[in-house]
Amino acid sequence: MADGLTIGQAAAFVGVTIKTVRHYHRLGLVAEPERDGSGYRRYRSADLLRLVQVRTLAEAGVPLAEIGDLFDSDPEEFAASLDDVERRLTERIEDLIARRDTLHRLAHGDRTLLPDRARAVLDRLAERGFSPDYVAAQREALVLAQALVPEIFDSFLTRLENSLDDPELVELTKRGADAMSWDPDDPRIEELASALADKLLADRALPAPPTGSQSRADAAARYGLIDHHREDQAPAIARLNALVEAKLRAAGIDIPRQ
Amino acid sequence: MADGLTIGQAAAFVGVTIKTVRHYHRLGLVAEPERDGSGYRRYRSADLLRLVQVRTLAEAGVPLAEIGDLFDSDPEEFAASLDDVERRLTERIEDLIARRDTLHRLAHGDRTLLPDRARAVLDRLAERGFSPDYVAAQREALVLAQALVPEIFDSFLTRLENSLDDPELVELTKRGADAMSWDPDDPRIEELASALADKLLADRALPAPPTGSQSRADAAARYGLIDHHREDQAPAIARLNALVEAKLRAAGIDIPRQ
DNA sequence: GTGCACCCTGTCCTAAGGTCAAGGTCAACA
DNA sequence: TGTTGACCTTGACCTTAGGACAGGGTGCAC
Repeated sequence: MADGLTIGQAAAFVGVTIKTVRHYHRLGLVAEPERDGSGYRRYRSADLLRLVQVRTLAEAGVPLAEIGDLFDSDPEEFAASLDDVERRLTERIEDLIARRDTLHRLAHGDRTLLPDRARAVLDRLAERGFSPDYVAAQREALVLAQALVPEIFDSFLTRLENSLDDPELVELTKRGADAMSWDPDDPRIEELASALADKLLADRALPAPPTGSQSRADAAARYGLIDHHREDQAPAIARLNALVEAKLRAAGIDIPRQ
Repeated sequence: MADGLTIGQAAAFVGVTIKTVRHYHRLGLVAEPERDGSGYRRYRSADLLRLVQVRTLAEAGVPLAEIGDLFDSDPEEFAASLDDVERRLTERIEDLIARRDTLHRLAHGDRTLLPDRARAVLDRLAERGFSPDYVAAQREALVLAQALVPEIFDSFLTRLENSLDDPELVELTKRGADAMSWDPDDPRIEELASALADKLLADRALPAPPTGSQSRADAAARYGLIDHHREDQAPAIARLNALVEAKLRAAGIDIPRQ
């Protein structure tokens, strides 16, 4: 019997897998031991000691790529390196904790992560008799708005809230929601567009146009995306929106074209 | 200008990289949008919405492979899946915290993670005048013992402690340490082996032979490794050990052969 | 017509091993 | 003496969530 342990024995003694031992060899963390006549690796106590040391560092979360350098560094460098690793571990831990918290809100609150205020508005829309489909469309618009134009998300919400407090506007909006199923050539669309434009002009409750000259076009593009969301599914709504926009523009309101 | 955003605009609006968007396409998490005349992807609001939803889940730590299923699951399944992900995240967090604690001990205590009691024994060895090399060898033996035979680590330590309290044994051990530099044929080795064996037999302060018939051979192999650690670097020590073992065996002590 | 920014696809790379394949070796058992 | 099963060898491919790079096409402004 050649002396020294086989890789399986060595791995078992040290508490790692065979694959792990070979991995450490390939990375140069543990020198290859001598081979016996059949080419089997034979491990002696010095090899096991090294294996134990590498395993100890690896299990503590030190990246394998750094373990090699660690062995031939003096105690101050050694401690400094470990402090560095500890800092990185802490960052990862905090990142994971933040993710977990987000996940918790996602699982036990709203699947969309909308703030309470937005969810309240959507609930009120449903109570006021808007169709589930319309509420869903508004929810999607809010999700988009939150991600794409967070800076005006609040004013977006305020406009929705105010609309809900104005029975006349609620009526007009409901007819707009009905228009989803209309034919795009329906004459009622023209009529509804006029009524909506008049109402909006009377209230001056218009979306704040994006400010900031430099990113203006950019913000307009984002805003347009939200404004025209779902239009491709309801051509009548597209026509209604286009008509209302044209009328507002004719009245001197600055509405960016998509 | 074809309508819809380019991938760069879409990625910027949603807050991810272009590469990430393409990755989501390849995994089927976000359907490929239509292409324009040049083969460029053109994103519309529905695509952005989907992108926002995927990003929201991904940032919360949901594995990408599970996000696809999540979209077409009802609210209970949705919440259950997220709870599951949360549990896995918690496990990872706890694992990382444990690693960080280990790392902290490693950086600010002993590089070998030996318990205080072991470090105290090593300190006493150094104070008693044992050479740094001998102390290092003992440290290595302790590291090996802790990893390989944790069940008898305490008795191993106790034996070391008791040796330190016996001036006669300290003297003999010191001579043994000196033997590291002797020639393997040095006649003093035979003499020292006799003295050591006599002393050990008189004290009966012998290592507890491993018990448990089934794993006996296994434990003996582990123990032998520690016992013969560093022998290859000092043939004189190997001979000294072999002689002592032979004498003890001759006296009826059951010492497993390596 | 040239430069620059953007887009396309495809391939390789990450950390720490796991899994599978195809074949050689060892000890025990019939 | 042959065979079986456990163990060893190397090599190649797989995992996460994208990043880096190569080689080439497109759009727009000067």
